[in-house]
Amino acid sequence: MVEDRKLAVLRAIVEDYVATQEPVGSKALVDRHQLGVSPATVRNDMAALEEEGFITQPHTSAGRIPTDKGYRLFVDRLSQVKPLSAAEKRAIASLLEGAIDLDDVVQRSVRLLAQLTRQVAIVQYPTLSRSTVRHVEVVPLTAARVLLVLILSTGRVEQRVVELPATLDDERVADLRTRLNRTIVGERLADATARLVVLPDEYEPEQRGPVAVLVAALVEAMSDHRSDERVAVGGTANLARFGDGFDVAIRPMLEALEEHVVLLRLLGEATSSSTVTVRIGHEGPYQELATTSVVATGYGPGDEALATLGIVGPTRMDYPGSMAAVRAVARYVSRILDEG
Amino acid sequence: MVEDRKLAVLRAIVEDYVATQEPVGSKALVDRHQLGVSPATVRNDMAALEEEGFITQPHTSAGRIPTDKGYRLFVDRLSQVKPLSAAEKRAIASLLEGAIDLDDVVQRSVRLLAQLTRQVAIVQYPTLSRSTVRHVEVVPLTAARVLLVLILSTGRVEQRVVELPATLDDERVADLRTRLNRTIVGERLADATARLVVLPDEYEPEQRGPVAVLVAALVEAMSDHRSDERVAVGGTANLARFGDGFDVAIRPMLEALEEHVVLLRLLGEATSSSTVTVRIGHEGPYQELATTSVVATGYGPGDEALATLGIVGPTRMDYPGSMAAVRAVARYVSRILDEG
DNA sequence: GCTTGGCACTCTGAACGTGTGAGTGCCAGG
DNA sequence: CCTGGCACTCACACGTTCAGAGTGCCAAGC
Repeated sequence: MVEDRKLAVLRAIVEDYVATQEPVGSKALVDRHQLGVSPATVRNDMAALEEEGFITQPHTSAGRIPTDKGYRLFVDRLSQVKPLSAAEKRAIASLLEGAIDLDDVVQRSVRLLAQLTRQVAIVQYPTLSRSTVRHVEVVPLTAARVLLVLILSTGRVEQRVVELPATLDDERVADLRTRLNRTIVGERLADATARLVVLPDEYEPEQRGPVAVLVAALVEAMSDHRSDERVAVGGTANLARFGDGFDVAIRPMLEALEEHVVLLRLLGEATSSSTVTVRIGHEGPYQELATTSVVATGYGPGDEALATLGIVGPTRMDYPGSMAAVRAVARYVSRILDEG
Repeated sequence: MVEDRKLAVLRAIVEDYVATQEPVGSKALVDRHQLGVSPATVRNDMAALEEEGFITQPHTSAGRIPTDKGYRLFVDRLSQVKPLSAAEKRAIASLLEGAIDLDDVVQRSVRLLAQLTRQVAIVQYPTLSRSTVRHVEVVPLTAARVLLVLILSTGRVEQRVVELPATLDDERVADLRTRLNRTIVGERLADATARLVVLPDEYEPEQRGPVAVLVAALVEAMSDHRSDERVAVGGTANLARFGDGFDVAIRPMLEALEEHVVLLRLLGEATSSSTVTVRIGHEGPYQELATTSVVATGYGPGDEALATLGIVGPTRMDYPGSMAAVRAVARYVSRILDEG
């Protein structure tokens, strides 16, 4: 089939260009791949591919390089996810084994991902909004002052000291604690909030004051957006390998890496941990990053996407390898969150 | 005085080179500065300065650039700290005013510093080991389980859930809390540790078990080295402005910025917040960073250096400006820690 | 004893030509 | 539909040249 060969040519171009970083010509192509046809034939195919917008010439009489559209086709139809080597799998397992807490897991993942892909890695901390409540603790400090501790399914702990408008004896506090836990343990934060706001209504009017204050503090703790935005970044030194188009791409990249909000937008919506999302060049939300691509996926316990992790690199990157690494790390991390 | 003029020439060379990033020649020098002598004279002085190792020629028949030794002399004897503009002072004040907690103060400082100096900024979180204990809270969770909350003078909070070898009734807990606070509030962590370890001895033998466990947990919380090493980094996008010698310097720089231990070594020992330390090029501990300089100072409440902050940039940087910015930010931050 | 103008010298970096080679498009024949 | 051949096009590497900035040194002047 002619159409099949054209795709084979595109695949070969992408692979060679990614490997050599140089425009690839028809002759080099037949030399390095078993296409079974002559350079002239490949040239015809290339002309067609260029016509369709999958490849382009940096200047007349140079080889071809893939366009964003070409990479897109490559990623969608031409590449199969490269299985990781045994050594890589071992590296992942052993590095993540030793993690001691949530922060540590995230730190290690980001390093690992950067090392495996030789790109910049980004790992979002599990977001509050999607996680569930594991436990609420209410401890009296003084008669009109309690410490509120909120423990989430991700292991994150939020705490608040709350001043009450009236005193609460220990018995009341104990009752309240039981009630709170019964109401929201196991709920997602969004649902928990909904249940909490109607809780004061269950109390006698004269008792509502302290309860309402407590509930308000809890809701506030849960909706604390600052922890929502936390991300870890690693492997920035890999930016130095960008090579060509160095300064045009590196500056906006460094700027983006400091703006965590930007990074989160880059990573995109957390999807299930089984799907790896690839965003190529101009497909992303930022024009300055038109020469960079993002490979990301969601992760979380039980295949439920609590947060996102991924890598950012030049459009001319090794997509199969990156996708494999991202997927593998996401799976390992998810498993660890399952156990923890 | 001839000697004086030579120093003036060195100062002029440093200033011009920092401004233009290009080797400066004798003619340009007399044009741009009121030296009151002819280029030929300046040439003689330059020859002498080169002889003494303060300046050098990148290649024959080019202008001169300062050596590390030249910068050192400039910083030590020739520069006076540039006062910040009113606008800059206002920017500092207004930006740091709104900070809500310790983390926020650090985040804002790092941004501010990066913005003011247009270099990479580094702020170390106040270290535990030098801070003092503000309060200890012991709250019973169940009969044989308590939550330990340690609040430090820097605003940092450490917490542990401790399993006791025996039950403790509320009265005992209350007594223990009072005793603990009386023992270590206001103490530096090092001293607090010393006092804590002998505390169990004050109890009856049969009560020592739980106390010892609690004390051990507290000591462990205080000596937790992970928080010791925390640093915030900002303004990495300024690396893109390095210009010349880009790739030689940027790579080790990015690598260093990911290794917090390395950063801490770079910043060096925390000194009093009134002294600004400058480390130029090869004077630093890392050979790969021979073309970068560090301007740093300590900060903390009451002029006591709890931690360090500073900037890292190319040796060819604006030292007076950087020193002024670093000093100013350190002072403002110290003041805020005083109040908080 | 400094300072200075003059002068010859050096060397980089920009500008310019030139040529080579990789790569292309097209065409005619298989 | 494939293929070999052929003319054509450029980027890039290379050598050459040239101007300009800068230097060092010397002899004269203050």
